[in-house]
Order: sequence, then structure tokens, then C-alpha cells
Amino acid sequence: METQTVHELPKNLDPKSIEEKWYPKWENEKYFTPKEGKTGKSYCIIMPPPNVTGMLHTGHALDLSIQDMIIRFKRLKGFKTLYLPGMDHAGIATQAKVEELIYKTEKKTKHDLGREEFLRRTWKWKEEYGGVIAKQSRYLGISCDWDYFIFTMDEESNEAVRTAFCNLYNEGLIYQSDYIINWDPILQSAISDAEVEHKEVKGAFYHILYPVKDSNLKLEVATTRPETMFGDTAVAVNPKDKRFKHLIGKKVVLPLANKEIPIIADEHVDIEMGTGCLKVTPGHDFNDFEIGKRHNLEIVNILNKDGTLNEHGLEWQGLKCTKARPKVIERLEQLGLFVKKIDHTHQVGHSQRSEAMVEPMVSKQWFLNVQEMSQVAMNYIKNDETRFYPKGWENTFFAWLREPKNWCISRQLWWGHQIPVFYCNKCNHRWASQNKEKTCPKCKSDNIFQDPDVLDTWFSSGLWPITTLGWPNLDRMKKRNFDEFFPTSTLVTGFDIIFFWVARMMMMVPKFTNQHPFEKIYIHAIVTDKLGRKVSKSLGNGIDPIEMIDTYGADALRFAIASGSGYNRNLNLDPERIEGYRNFMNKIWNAFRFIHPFLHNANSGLPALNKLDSHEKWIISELNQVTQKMNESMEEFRFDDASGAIYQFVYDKFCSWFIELSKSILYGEDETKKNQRATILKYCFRKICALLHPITPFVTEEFWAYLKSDNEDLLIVQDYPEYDESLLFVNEQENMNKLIEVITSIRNIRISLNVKPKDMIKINLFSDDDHIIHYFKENEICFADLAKVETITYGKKADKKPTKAIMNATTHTEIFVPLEGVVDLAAHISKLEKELDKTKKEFDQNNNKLSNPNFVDHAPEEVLNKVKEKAAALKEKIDSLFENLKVFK
RNA sequence: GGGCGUUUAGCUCAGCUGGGAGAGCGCUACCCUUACAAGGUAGAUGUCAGAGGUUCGAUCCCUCUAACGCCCACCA
Repeated sequence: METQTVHELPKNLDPKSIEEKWYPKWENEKYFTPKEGKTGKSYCIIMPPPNVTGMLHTGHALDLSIQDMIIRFKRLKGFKTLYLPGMDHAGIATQAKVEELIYKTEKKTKHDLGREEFLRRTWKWKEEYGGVIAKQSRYLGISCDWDYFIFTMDEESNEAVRTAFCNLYNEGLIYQSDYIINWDPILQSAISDAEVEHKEVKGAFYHILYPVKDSNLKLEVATTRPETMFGDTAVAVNPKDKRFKHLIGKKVVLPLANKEIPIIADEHVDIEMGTGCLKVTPGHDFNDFEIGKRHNLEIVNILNKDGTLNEHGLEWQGLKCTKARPKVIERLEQLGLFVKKIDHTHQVGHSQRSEAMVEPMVSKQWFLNVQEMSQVAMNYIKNDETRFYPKGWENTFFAWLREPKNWCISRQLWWGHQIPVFYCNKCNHRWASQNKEKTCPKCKSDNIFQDPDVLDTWFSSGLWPITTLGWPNLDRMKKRNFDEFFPTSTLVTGFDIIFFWVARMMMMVPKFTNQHPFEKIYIHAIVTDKLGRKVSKSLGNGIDPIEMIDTYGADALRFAIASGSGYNRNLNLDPERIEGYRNFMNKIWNAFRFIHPFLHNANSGLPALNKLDSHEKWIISELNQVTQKMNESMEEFRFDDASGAIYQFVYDKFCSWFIELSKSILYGEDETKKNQRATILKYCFRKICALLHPITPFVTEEFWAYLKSDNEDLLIVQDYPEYDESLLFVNEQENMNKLIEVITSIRNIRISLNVKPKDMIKINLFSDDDHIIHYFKENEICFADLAKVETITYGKKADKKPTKAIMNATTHTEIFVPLEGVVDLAAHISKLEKELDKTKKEFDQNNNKLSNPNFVDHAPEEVLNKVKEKAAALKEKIDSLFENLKVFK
């Protein structure tokens, strides 16, 4: 009657139907809402807000899955958990996208529309197309509380940004300055240092002559950018350079521009480098800017906002630098002032966003002074109040904060948080305000305007851990349980944004809370392809997580992510691996399919321990150990270890042995035994579900529906299994391991003899270990079920052995399979000899140690005993093989 | 130029504070066996990049070399 019920469940797991069933249930019935747990403690993870423009890619899938594994684990552990989702307005990316769209459809630029209309369109775009990720990420099963969802440009976020800005402004930490910044000529905006990527570019040194005034001398300068000479305001030499000492203080005539500029002395100039003469262009070079400041040089800006030469570029006005360069050189050549060109590759800054070559340019920008904040941030790490996992990443963190440059926070964009600084046209008053100002507080004039720039996106991101929890509005903070969830528990992110984001939060949040934003920072790997290359659009080597979920299921994808996430920096998410774990999910599915028909026989909970048989004790003990391992690993963010441990337990212990060992009982007649075994299987499966749930939530919740009792809630809010010392059965584990060893050995012989799977065989077991013989006798049914052994004869090792037989030896037992008819003795002997050789080698390794007095004297007792035991066991095996080989020969 | 990281089975990688060289996939042989062929059973595979050092003992610690990768940096 049992066998029919098997067909109630489909033979293969269908992830989709399960995913579609459980996610809406969890979400609609508010299982993601923070609830009081048995620990009375809270645990909070803030989701790094994905870009509003973004589509879910593998990087997100990794990030979100890991966060969810942690939050689900903590929920099961009895914490009041909050996983708080959000979305980022992504200033540049979004603006660029909308600009492109408008240009494509209407052939209009944002200037044609004007700021207000452009922003209206951007919001419209956001409502229609933005935030796809929020929908997509649900497919992953992430258990964030969507009621907490917040967008970086929501009114709540705006308030936080304005408040933060005004506080920093009033404290004098935000200042406006003419400073040399990285200018992106395509975006036509300043960008921060962190947004500049240095790429190798093939260029050249151009050697040019600058005539010295009132002299026949000409100074030879070397430059990679001759077209910037229009902005030169000095030529610098090293004060110690004897060649030029006498010229310091004189003037040169700048060719083409025919302008007189001084020859100055500055330590920065490297005597060895180039010609020893440096043309100084304070307006368009970071070093020259510093030199200019030291010598009070004039700053000449020779570029327009789009990177073309302005009126200082004379007849080349309107040309891009790269276009103007050869023309300038041509003219200098005509004047006899060009010496030579030497090919040279060098690093040139490029904008991370637009990929344009960055132009250093002097302009009026807003800066945040981070000198003190960075020290505070570093101290939290140094004092271990916030800890990096893996610890090594704190070096990267420190590298950035040790000598931080002040942060250029203004952007010449429209989409973003407009800088809350106002100017009065009448009295020139300038002030910051959290409100939309209408009149000047000083002169009451209404002739005022707001600074047109917006803030760097990372400014709002830097406040994210507190913005999301309602800061600075007290009512909102209360509603969002600020006090309970702040400081947040763990930040989960990739190492590529340690500078951009982690450092900024660590600097800004303490400024307003006097607290560190997180207890722990787990830095996970970056997804790479099979060949170890970072996945990127340009390589086209990305894997679409949605496609993976469609094909293999979210659980399989999550398990693949877990199995590759520990303290590593790369994660290879090859679809083949995901397929492998899909197969594992199917394996569990089928294990459940096997158990399912017997569930009605099962009681809940464990029977009295003294009633358990040895196999039951064994599996419970193994389960207990894997429980311990899972707890430790999850706590330390070693998802690779955790998933490996449960995989091995389920596959190699539970399915391969315990289920197999249970068949004869379940299909047998003894109702008491049957009920007990069903009970144990159910017990194990319930634990497996709970252990696995943080990694594979869908399939485990599905099983739970069958396993739970009527008064129990969903698995998502059950208890995570805990290690229990009383459930450790060392003897049973040892015995079972020996049984497994002997049965495997018998199967090995069967295959080597080509015995048909169904044919029964007779065997002899010889051992001097009475305990193990006794155990085997008790377990003869196992030999019959798992190795098709019909009769076993026992004996001591010294007993007479069958003459015509094939044998194997373990360290404790000799296994003989007597044969009728012809035996290929030669092959058997050679196999045994090989085995003997191998064992001898292993024995020697251990024995050599024991005969080395230095080892015996120095090694700790534990190690010594281990080696002794090992050697003794191997010796037994060698004797067995050796003695019996003699007989066969 | 500075810093960090990587180099372990054909592939992708794990090996924590030195003391048995491992996993998954792939591969080989045999099996549609009664939960599972997305499966079962049994198996093969490594000068742990190279050289030197410390140690009773090194994949693990130290030095050097090589290859690769990443980050930072103003070298005109």
C-alpha cells in the first residue's frame, strides 16, 4: 500500500511552482516584517540600494542572496530581523539615460526642455521604467520588508540630505572653492577622484623651445600636452639644478601667445626628468596647480566646458585638445621652436561613467572637508568596533582614508539633490537652508536663487544607514524603529565599493549619530566568468540570473552562490555549477518523495534515546555535527563551508546510507520499528529543512508544509537547529564507518568479478576485533540489502581461509568472497600487491616518524598518539595482505 | 612607482592557529536496482608555480624568482 502513494509527488522538482506559491504568501502575510524573537535582540541589514536604471545582474543576485541568507539565518535564530530595501537615483546614469531617450525620440537636448521639464520627464521615466530590480529581486526569494522601501529622492531622503548638508555647512566643513578638479567634458560636470580611472594611453613627449627674454638662450621643455601651453604661467626648474640657476627670476616669452612668463624655482621639478625644465599650467594640471599656489601664479583657463579650446587658444579656438595638438606642433616647427617627439605611454585619467578623457580644470566647486571624519572612521575599525570579514580588507579601507583628499561633492547635473545653498542677488548674502527659501533672511529681498548644482550621488548614499531608518525626523525614526536597528548589524557588499560607499558611510554616519553605522562588514566576492574575468557588458560574459532562475530555480542559484562565497575575492558562477546544484535540489526532492508516504507513521519529536537503534543514533549524531558546523559557518559568513557541510550530510550520509538502510524496515512487517524509523526520518528531514532554509528557502518551505504539525507556523519563522551534546554518539559513528568501509569493499569485489547486481553472494569476514564482529552480526540485514550478501561466515585472522577466493583487507577486517569455478588469480594478486605497496608507503611515512627520536621528543602527545594508532592500524592491514598473498601465490 | 592578491587533480576552487592532500564538475567501467538516469555502484588523477631557508616535520611560516590579476599614484 505504501508504494502507490509515492506517485503523489512528481518525480522531478518543479522550482517554479514552488517559488510562485511561497513568495507571495511570505510577502502578503507579512513574514518579512520585523517580529520579536526568542533572543530579544534585533538584527538589521540595509540593502545597498540598486540603481533605479539597473536590471538585475549576477552581482546583485550575489549581493542580495547573501544578505538574505544572513537575515533568514538570524530570523530562525530568534532575532527581530529587518532587511531594509531601497533604490538609488543614480544621478549620472539616470540623467544620461533620459537624455539619450529624449534625443532619440524628439531630437531635443535637456537644454531645449529646461531644467524643470527635464526633471519632470525623468520622474516620469522613473515611474514607468525604473525600479525593475525591485520586481526582479523577488524572484530570488529575498525576505526584505518592502513596507520599509525607500528611494534616495523620496521626500524623506531629501530631508536627510538637506539636514546633513546644512549641519556640515554650518560647521564649516562644506566649503566652496576654486580648485582644480576632474572635469568630464562629455557629462560637462565635475567628478570626484574616486570616479576617475587611470588607463594607459599611447602619447608622446614633445620637446619645445621657450626663448628666454633679452637673450639668445632658449629653454627646452618637455610636455605630453603641448596645446596647454596657452595656459602656461611659468617655467619651473629645480633650485639645485646648476644648469639653470642663473636663469631663475628671468622671463621667457611664451611662443605663439607671445606672453612673458617667469622662470621660477620649485622643488617639485625633477632634475633627472625630461629636460629639467617644466612648463607650469596651473589651470590644467594637478601638480602645476600646487606649484601655482606656492608661487602665486596666475591661473589661465584655456578650455570650454566641452573640452574645446577657448579664446586663449587663438586660431585653434573651438578645437578639441587632441585636434589642436598636431596643429600647434606644426606651427612651432615652422617657427623653429620644435625639437623632437618621443613616443611615450602614460596613464591618463578617464571618467568612469562616460569614459571620456578627464580634463583637469579649475572651477568653483563645493567640497567636504573629510580630514577629521576619516580619522573617526578609521578608529572604529582600529578599535574593532566595526569588523571587516575577511579582515584583510581593512587594509584597503585604511589605504583610502589615511591621506584623504577633500571630497568634491558638487555635480553640474540636474537629476539629484540640488545643493541647498541660496544666494541673494541684492545683498550678496549666501546661506544654507533645509527649506525652499523665498526671501533673503538678511535683507528680505525675494531676488534670490538656489545653487544650480546637485550633490554627488554618494553624498546621499553615505547617509543611507540612517536615512533608511527615518533620520532626522523623530516621528519617522520612532516609526522605523531607529533605536532598535541602529547601529545596523552587518553590511554586505563587494570590495569594489569600499572607497565609494563603505568609507563614506563610515565617515558621515558617525558625524550625526556619534556611532558607527555597522557592527560587521562582510565583503563578498566579485562575480567572474569561467575564465576568471570580471563579468561586464563589454565582454558580454554575464550570466542572466533571471534566466538561471527560470532554468534551474532560485534555490539552485542561491546554493551555487553560497557554495562559492566565503573569504574569497572571485566567484565563478558557471551555469554548469548551478545545474549541479539544481541536481542536488532534485536529490533532496526525491529523498522527500521517498519519505513522504511514511510520514503518517511518524510521531513528532524524538523517541527516548535508549530506544534508538545504532543506525538511528549514528544519523542523529552526524546530523548533530553538521548542525554545529552550519551554525559556526553561517556566523562567520563562511557560506561555502556551510553549504558544503549540508550537501555532504544530505547526499553522502542521509541519502546514500540512512535511507538505504531504512528501506527494509519501512517495507517490512514490524510496525513498532517502522513507526520509529519513520519518526527518525521525519525528525532528520525537519532539521535538514531548517538548516538549509537560509540558503534554499523555497524548496524547504515546501517540504515543511508536509512536515509541520497543524499548530506550527511556516518554516521561515521556526527555530534554527542547535548543537546538542546529548545527541553525540561516538561509538555508533565509529561502528558505522567500519560497516560502510566493509560494505564498500564487498561491492568493490563484486564489480571486479562482474557479479550481476541481483546475484547473491556468500562472504567470509575475519577479524580479531570481537566488538566489530558482534556489530556485523547484529547488522547482517545491511549486508543483504546493500551488498547482496546471503550468508556470512565469521572467523579470526589466524583461521584457515578459503583457498579459492578474492579478498580485500581493511585495517580491522579481512573480507573474503569464495568462488566457484575459474578465478583470474594473476589479476587478483597484482591488485593485492598494488594495494600492499600503497599501504606500505603510507605505513612507512608514519613509522619513520616514530623511529625519529626528534619527532618523538618534540611532537605533541596528541599528534604522537595519532601517528602511533595510524601505524598500528596500517600494520594490521599490511599483515593481512601479506599473509594472504602468500597463500594465493 | 607603491600596495594587495593569486599560482593545489583536466576545469572551478576549499584547505582556519605548521603534523592524514580535499570538494564539486568532468573522466573511466558496470548498472533503467524496488525516492532519484537531474540517478546508482565502483574507480583513476596531484614534484600543492620554481629555488632556498626555519623546523623533528612545510601546501601552510620567512626570503628570493617567475607568471597572472586587482587597486592606488601628478612623474612633466
